[in-house]
Amino acid sequence: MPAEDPGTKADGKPAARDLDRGLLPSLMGYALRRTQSAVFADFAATFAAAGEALTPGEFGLLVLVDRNAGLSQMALARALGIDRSTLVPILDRLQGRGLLVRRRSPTDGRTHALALTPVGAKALARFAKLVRAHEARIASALSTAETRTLIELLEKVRASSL
Amino acid sequence: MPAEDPGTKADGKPAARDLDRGLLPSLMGYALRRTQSAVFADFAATFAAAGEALTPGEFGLLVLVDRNAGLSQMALARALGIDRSTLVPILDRLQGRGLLVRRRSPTDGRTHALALTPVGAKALARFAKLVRAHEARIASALSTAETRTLIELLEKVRASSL
DNA sequence: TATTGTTATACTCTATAACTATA
DNA sequence: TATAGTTATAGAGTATAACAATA
Repeated sequence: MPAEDPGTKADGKPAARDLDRGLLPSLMGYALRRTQSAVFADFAATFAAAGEALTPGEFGLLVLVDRNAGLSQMALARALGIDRSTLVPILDRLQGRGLLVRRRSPTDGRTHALALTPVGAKALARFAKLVRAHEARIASALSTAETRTLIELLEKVRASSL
Repeated sequence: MPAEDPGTKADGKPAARDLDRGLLPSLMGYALRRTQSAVFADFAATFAAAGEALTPGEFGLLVLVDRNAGLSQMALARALGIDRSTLVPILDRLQGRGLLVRRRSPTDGRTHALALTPVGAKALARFAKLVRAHEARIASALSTAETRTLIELLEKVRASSL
């Protein structure tokens, strides 16, 4: 994902003055989108620099499967807030990379019991280290208290928007 | 986009206990993504309820064009942080809806001067009202001071992630 | 040569609808 | 009947590469 324009460029030209953003800077939704985009970019850069490839969504999925081994695709889709059909190609890819497996549930023939492979578990440990480094970087401009406050306020907004 | 699972459901069943999310709740990136998703859903619902169709990105684009009439597609793409080729189909759609026009720049034959149509300007006024209602709703769980703090912290994070 | 806008192409995320196997 | 997973399909957002027009 793209970084935002850094404003005035350092070349010789008239340097295309910053655009007028009107009311946008006062909108929480706008701040949320722009910050999310920058954070996503840092996440991608962190993983690319380490020679790994993973999206934030894939990381969240792997953590969920790791901590809830045996869960069904429906349960996972619900936890992720996506449709069950959306989940299929995502699992295909992760399974294709050897990170997780779909096993037949012994108790309900309709469902798959999801689990990380040993390779997936090892990879997740590496990924978690990278995520911690990424988190430290994006929070580097905030104090510990500010970081905690930010997460709390975000959660408050999310919880009230159900 | 989809609302997250509301946790324990209100039906009669065993009610599939909440999943273990491991370290995810302590991650700023995770909170950001989930909150953004909920806020996006509220934005969409607000517009749908009013019989309008617009995404947050389209709203931001229209505001930028409104406040910077005559700007080029390159300048707009840079301001939005997207590739110029990505912008083309987005402008096609908005132009197809009669909200904006591409005019030939008189000074530089390579560029298009973008501007809202009268219809687009009127629509933007309606949209802005809806956005204000949406913003009030998503901030309803926060005090005025908290809302200001949230936006400030988000901006701090974004500005440091350039 | 360099820049702007466009097209062609390719992924990914997202959804709805319909199919299948199972319950 | 109802549920789980899959497939088919479609739309939006994102990108890179190549091309035409213009500078």
